[in-house]
Amino acid sequence: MSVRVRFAPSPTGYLHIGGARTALYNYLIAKKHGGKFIIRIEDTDEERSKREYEKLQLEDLAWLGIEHDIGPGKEDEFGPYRQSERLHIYQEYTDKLVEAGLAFYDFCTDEEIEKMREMNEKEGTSAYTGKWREEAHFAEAKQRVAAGEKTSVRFKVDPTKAYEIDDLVRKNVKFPAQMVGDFVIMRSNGKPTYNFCNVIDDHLHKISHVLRGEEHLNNTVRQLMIYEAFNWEAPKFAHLSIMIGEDRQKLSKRHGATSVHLYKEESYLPAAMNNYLTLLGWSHPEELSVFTKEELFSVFDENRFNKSPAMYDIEKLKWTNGQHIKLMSEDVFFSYANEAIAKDHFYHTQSDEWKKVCLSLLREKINMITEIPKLIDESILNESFVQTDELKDILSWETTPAILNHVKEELKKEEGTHVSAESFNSWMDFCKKELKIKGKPLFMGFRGVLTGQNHGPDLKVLIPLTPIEILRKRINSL
RNA sequence: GCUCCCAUCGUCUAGCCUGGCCUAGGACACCGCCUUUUCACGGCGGCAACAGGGGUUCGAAUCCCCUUGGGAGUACCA
Repeated sequence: MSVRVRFAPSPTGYLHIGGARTALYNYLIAKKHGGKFIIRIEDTDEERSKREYEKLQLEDLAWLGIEHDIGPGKEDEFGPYRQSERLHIYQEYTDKLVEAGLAFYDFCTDEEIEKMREMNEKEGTSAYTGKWREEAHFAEAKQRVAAGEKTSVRFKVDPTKAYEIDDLVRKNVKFPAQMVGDFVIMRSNGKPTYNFCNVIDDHLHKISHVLRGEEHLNNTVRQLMIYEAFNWEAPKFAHLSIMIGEDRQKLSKRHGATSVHLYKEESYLPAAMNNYLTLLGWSHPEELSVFTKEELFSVFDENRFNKSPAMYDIEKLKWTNGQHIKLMSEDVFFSYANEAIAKDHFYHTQSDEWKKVCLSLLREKINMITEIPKLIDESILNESFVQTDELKDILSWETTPAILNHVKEELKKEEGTHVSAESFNSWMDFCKKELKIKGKPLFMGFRGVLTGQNHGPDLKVLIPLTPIEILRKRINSL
């Protein structure tokens, strides 16, 4: 059987990082087995679904490089792949179920249903107790439907049955049928519900493996009932561990940045995002923690999913991002940085030569490209010193005043916009040879006097990058 | 409440299926040392976990049961 997997987002918001991981795993499974990765849009909730979100989610997926083989606009013979375009199909299958006596029209009022719900909550049950399930009322129901009355359709659950799946992640899982009552498969507005159309589509779209979040595990029993009713073979399931926040609750908006587009805006590397997300619920057979998704094509393995929830840790994501920054070629990094640094930043007023030197200086210090402008502001553009304890300490050394004086004099003599690397070296040479200052007092003295800090990028590169005016201002403020 | 799922360092995890190689390995974070005439990078090292209790077994992180804890679902959302 050929492998066909799908990612089935609801276009009700931006792409969530949990969704991105699910999509990635599906994509990877398809790549591993030479199968097809399908996108199906589940837009049956007409109030919340927006076409705009579909577009945005697809864009985010494209940014991650998770391209689908089949989906809306890329149809094959089993399409269409947008549920709103398949409504007639769901109606057809609903009718079949009703005909066969496996589903029934339900005319219960909202009040009656509410009462049922309350009862069930009290009793710890989930049974439908309305009268419409009974054969005796079917003729009446049929008449009312024929007369054009709107109604919902419920699936008739046989509470004596039990179902089980052989989940790729969780192995054998058993569900008693009583855990659910007769559930709605078709709403009174003519739209199908998730548990129904999802099954119809997975079957008709020839889906071989369903990889989805663990929050769907309990839904599986309802879906199994539908497969059984139609005598269809269910696909292979894999219920992936959920992603949780620091409070160990399912990751959601209140945990902060959970939308993929936010990471795109912050110039995270898609490769890093994929890398990190892959490791949240899956482990590399060689325990590698840095890799590209292409390197996973052959090595990805559906037997290495982890069952327990994974906490989303942005610090590790950042570290992963830093690893991928170090992996980039110089040219790619250069254009990436030019793209990511705000257009109005000082950086863009400098020569290409300056930019290249600056970038190679700062690259190894960062995990995020957005740290570059920040570092430039802090170490190149800051004009006055903050009298920190560290700075006071350096200034209190007996060797420092001599360095300060020498630098001050040299700075007066300098012409041009920047100090050349040669000049800077000669300053240091002078202090070393004539003033006999070396090692830490030498370097830290220069660093303190010229940058006001006790740490930062390599001085010999940093100082020639700093506009001479700024160096003068700094030194004069001392 | 009911149903289902989960349980190894603070975090991501390896090991579990197919008990012994586990004195429990790796990674992030943190700390220390080395290197660098400064800072960082890097290298080396340290801290730190099998939730608890019962079994089974010569032997249990690994298999079974219970307890506890956590999570998900319980919609005419998906």
